Amino acid sequence: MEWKLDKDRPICPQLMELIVTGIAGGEYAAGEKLLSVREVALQAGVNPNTVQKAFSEMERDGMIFSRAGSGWFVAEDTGKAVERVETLARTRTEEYVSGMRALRKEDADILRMVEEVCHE
Amino acid sequence: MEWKLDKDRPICPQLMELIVTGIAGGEYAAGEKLLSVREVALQAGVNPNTVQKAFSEMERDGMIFSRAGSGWFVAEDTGKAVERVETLARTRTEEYVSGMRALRKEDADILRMVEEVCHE
DNA sequence: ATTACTGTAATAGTACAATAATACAGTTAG
DNA sequence: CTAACTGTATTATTGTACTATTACAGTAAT
Repeated sequence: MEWKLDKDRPICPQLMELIVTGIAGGEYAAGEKLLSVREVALQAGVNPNTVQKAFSEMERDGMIFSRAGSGWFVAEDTGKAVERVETLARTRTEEYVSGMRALRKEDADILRMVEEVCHE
Repeated sequence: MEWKLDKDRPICPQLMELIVTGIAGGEYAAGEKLLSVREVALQAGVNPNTVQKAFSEMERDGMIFSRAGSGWFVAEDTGKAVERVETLARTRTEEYVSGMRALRKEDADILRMVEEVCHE
């Protein structure tokens, strides 16, 4: 895992996104053990509390679970993670389009710009 | 002006974007007087200090200017505003695409999703 | 059992954006 | 001139995200 974080945005949701994408993408298998809170904090260069918070929120959503003293593990059902990634993609696209429209961009211009950026 | 603000994001840049888009879109003509700091704060439901900060930052970029005691006015050259809107659109598109790629989306999927959201 | 890991919790401190409340000075219309 | 508007500046307070540090208890390997 790369832990490529943007320092200018909240770290907690970024961590969550990296992990959920890893699960949905199959890099983390169901039931697999994750890195420890302290290890992630070390590798990502952030505070353990922030990692703990990210893990706890993902646990609340049923995507991972913890065994106290033992570690964090990927949930048996990875469906939640796949679903979450899809929702994220959809939400982000909607926000992007509405943001571009606020800039007075026509749909055709939006599509053209996305295409252009993709092909670079 | 609508002052449609998202309370979950920093207000200052949102105000700047609304104004710069208004200038670039021609709703505010070159040299035209803008609403006062206090009036914008009232209409938008935010603190005057935040409006003052937004105006000052736009002044630093040469898009508007102030005459102390008189008010704020659109700069004679609106090119800066047009340019800024283009940069915003471009940057936002790049961030969107790279964000979607982080979710393991192929270019074709990205384009398909944008198209779908546009046609709704 | 000891050791070294794990999760978990609590507290304090930092940084930032925004708010709140004033105050002061320049401009302009009456 | 005066009154009512302007921009501008200052100080204090709130809320939030993150950091820093420490502590405690569960787990597992030796």
